[in-house]
Amino acid sequence: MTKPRHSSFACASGCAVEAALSLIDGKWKGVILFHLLEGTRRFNEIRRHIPAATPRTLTNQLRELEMDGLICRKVYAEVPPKVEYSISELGRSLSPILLALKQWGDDNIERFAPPGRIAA
Amino acid sequence: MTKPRHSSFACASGCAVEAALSLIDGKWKGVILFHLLEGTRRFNEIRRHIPAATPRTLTNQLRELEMDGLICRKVYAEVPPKVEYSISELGRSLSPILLALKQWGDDNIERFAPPGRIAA
DNA sequence: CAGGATCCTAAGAGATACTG
DNA sequence: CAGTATCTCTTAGGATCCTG
Repeated sequence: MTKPRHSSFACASGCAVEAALSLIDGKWKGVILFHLLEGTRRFNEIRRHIPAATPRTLTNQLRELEMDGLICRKVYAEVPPKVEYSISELGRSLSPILLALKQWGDDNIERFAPPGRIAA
Repeated sequence: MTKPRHSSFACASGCAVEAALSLIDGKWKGVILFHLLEGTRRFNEIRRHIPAATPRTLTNQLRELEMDGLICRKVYAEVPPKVEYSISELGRSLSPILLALKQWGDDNIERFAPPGRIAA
């Protein structure tokens, strides 16, 4: 998880898609990015938003996002520890994608909604 | 790979994103969808477009896309066998996302391009 | 508070060979 | 032509416990 995650994109058209996709591909990256679009968050704030993710997983996702330059991690070298995550310029440039994704999801949520939910 | 791939989306905002993401998440789904946006393709045509994917993998991805209703698989029960894949209405509704993805990828390709390529 | 260390499993995906 | 069938490997991500 600390290797070159998007190796060789020396290919044709579709690969730009895959490249972009590889950045937000990760079980929780979409949600994380989405929450960070709304503002700076601390580690445990994000955890609270995504209770299903373990701290380890969350850390991994955050580190990958950071490595990809999509988010910024600001450490306050004080006690008690304080770390703030915020979206970077590059990360914010993904917002059209994120929004398109959310839009589509909202429009089609009934399709994959578990029966019993969304009793529309 | 024949299980409910997007289990419970009974959560809040970000989950619509994850839901949409889960449909195009798969090493080659983006590319496949992209090629199919341009027109109907036969199995080996797709293979030729994506030489790096093995037939098994390709089949799996195609099946998942089909199960998710994003593409249509039309079998001509004749010899020699002929199978055509085309994008469905639902699949086509993803095009804003795909295009946003590609747009972003094109705009930022230099960032993750392997040094030596795109000697800009 | 914000992780790190370890262990574990489930699934995605590649290689290779075979078939209706 | 359009896949199947195995087999194996890698990796994402979860569980649990520990620490600066």
